[in-house]
Amino acid sequence: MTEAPIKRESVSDQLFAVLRDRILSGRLPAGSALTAERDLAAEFGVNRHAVREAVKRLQQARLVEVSQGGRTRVLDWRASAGLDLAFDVAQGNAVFAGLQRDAMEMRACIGADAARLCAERRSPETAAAIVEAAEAYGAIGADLAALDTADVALWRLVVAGSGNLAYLLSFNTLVGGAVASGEVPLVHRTAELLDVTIRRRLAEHVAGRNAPAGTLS
Amino acid sequence: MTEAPIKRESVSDQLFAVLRDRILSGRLPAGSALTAERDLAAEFGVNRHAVREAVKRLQQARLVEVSQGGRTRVLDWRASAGLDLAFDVAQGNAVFAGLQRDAMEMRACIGADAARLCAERRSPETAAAIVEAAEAYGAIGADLAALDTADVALWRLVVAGSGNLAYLLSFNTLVGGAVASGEVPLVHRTAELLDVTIRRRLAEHVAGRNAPAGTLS
DNA sequence: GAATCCATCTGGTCCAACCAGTTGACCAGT
DNA sequence: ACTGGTCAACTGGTTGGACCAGATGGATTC
Repeated sequence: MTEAPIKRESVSDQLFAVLRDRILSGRLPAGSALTAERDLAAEFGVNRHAVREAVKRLQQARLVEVSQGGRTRVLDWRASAGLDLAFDVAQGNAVFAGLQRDAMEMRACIGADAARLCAERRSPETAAAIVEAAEAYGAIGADLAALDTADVALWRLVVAGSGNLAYLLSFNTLVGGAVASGEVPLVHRTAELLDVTIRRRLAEHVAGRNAPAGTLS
Repeated sequence: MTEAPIKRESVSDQLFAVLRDRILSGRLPAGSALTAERDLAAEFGVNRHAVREAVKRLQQARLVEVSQGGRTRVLDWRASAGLDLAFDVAQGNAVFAGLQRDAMEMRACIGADAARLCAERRSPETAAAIVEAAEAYGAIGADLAALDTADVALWRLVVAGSGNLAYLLSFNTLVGGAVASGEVPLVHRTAELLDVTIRRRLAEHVAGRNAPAGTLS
């Protein structure tokens, strides 16, 4: 198995995670003011620059609003945060309990539309690559991890072939990070992953420019 | 009109934008090493801390990979970056020329599925709020900007009511930032925005738990 | 030629100070 | 009593320099 690489989480990364979870859990409600940078630095016993890097990331995640001179205020993440927020949230986060299911639901929705668009817009090379990927999928066997990897690779071709950049970027988030790697995600998808036929049909659809059947994974 | 607030872009924000565009434009190809922080600081005449904040954001956007001791390497953003990347890209960015169209396409796709799910899972309160929002929409008139705002508000209720957090977070990105505010976006949607009936039908669908007609904006 | 060592490069963290806006209490004038 | 301006004390933004920690690659050694 792949050796889990030693992860030395930097101070600012840890701080970011702590503050993010405080906001997501509601302990820091929307509209409230974040503790001042200097005070946070003192509270956690770290340098102010580390705090600033963490806050900068909170700002990019649109969890807080920063204004020079004024206080940093907490935003309503349900109304402002983006999909990337789900990329590396901790598994134990209560708010994100159903996130795994949501992500699969979204993959199915986007996948179906991407397949439709890909059938319209794909190049001959893309079609060939998708057919090849579908064939490679059928040759794997019963290795769930390998099937999952191949599934992502196949769908990546389809999503990229759709020509829709928004789909592609969303797909990256949905198949990467913590969203895609739950505790025991693959065993729940055994039946679906072992279905080679559905991938073959997908490839035929795209290659033949057919309208999607609507039952694409 | 809303007075455009004076924006003082911080050094690290500017630097982030510059480096991001260098990567997106391909001038910094995937796999290449980013200039060292100290050198970047010298090159732009800023302090290294500002550089670090910018790099930290690049890292969060999954545009680069940072490793202590080693060099910071540029990632293939097409394979790693998330949807949030599209939130505030500059309008002139060539790679993102069709992004506006892509975003609308994705809004339609997610909106349709969210409407389906919302009809299944919505609470009575949500249904009432959606009906009310649809009625309010019809009372606006021909003010395109107001219609757009009301459209977003209506759809937000539907997407939130779907119970799918991934949809909600994606929706936030798609309707916020630069993706949603192109140069002349609204005039291209005049006919669609003036169509009140389609919103009424949407509200009826959700309220009546009907299956979606498939023609929902 | 292969393994080892170490100067030197990289990012990570810290301290201390100052600049630049915002806030709010205080005070003068009406 | 109300309005307006002033200013001290916050807040975030930026800078400089120093040092720690991990990775790298060439020189050294076997």
